[in-house]
Amino acid sequence: MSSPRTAPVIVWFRQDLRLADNPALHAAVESGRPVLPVFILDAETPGDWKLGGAARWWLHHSLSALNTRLDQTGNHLVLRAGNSHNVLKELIKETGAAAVYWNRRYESSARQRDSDIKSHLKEQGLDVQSFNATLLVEPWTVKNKSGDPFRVFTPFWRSVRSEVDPGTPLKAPSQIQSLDKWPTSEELDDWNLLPRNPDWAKDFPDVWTPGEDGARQRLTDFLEDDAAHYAGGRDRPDKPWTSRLSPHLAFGEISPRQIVAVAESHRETVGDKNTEKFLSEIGWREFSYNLLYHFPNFPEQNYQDKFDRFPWLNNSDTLLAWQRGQTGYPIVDAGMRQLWQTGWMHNRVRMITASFLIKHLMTDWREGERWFWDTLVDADLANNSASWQWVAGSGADAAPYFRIFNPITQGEKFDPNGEYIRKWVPEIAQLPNKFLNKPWEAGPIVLKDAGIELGQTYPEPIVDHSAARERALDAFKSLKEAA
DNA sequence: TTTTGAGTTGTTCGA
DNA sequence: GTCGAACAACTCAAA
Repeated sequence: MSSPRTAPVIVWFRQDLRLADNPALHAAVESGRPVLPVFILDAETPGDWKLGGAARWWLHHSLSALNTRLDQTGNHLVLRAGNSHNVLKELIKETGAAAVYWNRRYESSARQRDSDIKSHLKEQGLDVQSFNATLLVEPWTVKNKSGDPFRVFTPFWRSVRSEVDPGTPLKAPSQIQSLDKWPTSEELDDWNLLPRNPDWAKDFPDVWTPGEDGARQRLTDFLEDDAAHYAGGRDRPDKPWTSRLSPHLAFGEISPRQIVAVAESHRETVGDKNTEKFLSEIGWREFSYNLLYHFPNFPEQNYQDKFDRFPWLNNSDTLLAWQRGQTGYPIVDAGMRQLWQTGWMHNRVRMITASFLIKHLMTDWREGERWFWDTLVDADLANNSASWQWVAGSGADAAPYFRIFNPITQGEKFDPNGEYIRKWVPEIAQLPNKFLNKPWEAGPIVLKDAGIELGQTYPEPIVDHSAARERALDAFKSLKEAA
């Protein structure tokens, strides 16, 4: 059974909100059929992590940008909300579509849903194809010499680097054939993805430009201005020396293959060491997806099940203080406020704040994972869960239980002039550097001069570092003894 | 086959 | 002030 050439191809956009290097879109254009691009807002897939607040803001603007790009090709985006399978069936009925193409996802719930949809549509005689737009290597293609998935990053990445050629990115189509009769689209504004009352995202546009063009600009700005500092400078939250590509990657506005290609073209000016370090961060994302694919419960369950016995305190008051940036530890509070105000936090500070929640406050890592999921514009299930399990020590690598970040010395080391803390915790900005990371050690005169009343204008530390450290070490030791 | 060394991100203590 | 040791435990690949 063959359909007439006028029967359209549906391109189901998901986390691949770009025209360039988009294999599903590319194949649809190559088919010579009219192309129907659709995005489905699906809140009904069982087991899905529902989009967080900050990610909804990003999605709104990213969809708007995608629609603008599609307009430039003579096409446009159809928006529908509902159960993905039902929406696709309706669109097929309305348009007589003969094919459905999409780029693969790797979360357990999405895989289950997609494979159900694929088999049902194929039974109906449709041409259904899925592609890889998201990863340099899909998880089932990388195995160690015993034929098992890698559980340690370095051998994983060495294997990928030596055996995988990422290939040349696909060009964005300049023309995309449109349908004669267009199906109705819902209005983006009606989806209410943007926050109102209050509009806590009002400052986000100062920091972010969602969309494919913004992503490409961010990458070239980074490689031209900042990447030469990367190997050492990526740990400095007071400097703009990280790529800040994470939200663009999370929504697929740029592909890792594009990033590798552009990074390689800047290798000479950026330097080998900085380039390799940057590419290895792309590698960590690949590794996280590898873990998520092979261990589908990674976002919900301790990878090492002995952590099921960990004596979490789960105190809701200290959790709230952490979320609000009111722990009394300036580097922790600075990070949590940067997150709240911009939807993003510097990677070094993510580690410090995560370690503080898990180890100093003895709070289950899943509480932190959930908060980050809701507040990060770059929320990515694979990266978020792998990183939280890494800090907790419950993850795939044998993390030393004694790795407990000292929030005072970490601040002094990585924000040496206090610029990061002063920006995000302005109420203590007048403190001299000597006390900036430990206001409780400043005497009454110093505090008064700085306009600080501890416990009033800025909190006393909610736990004592040394005592909290000992408490955490004991708790981790108890896991070992009980085993 | 067995052994061995290395592995993103740290801290503290004592010499 | 600087420096090395100690703090466990598991994966992976090379020897």
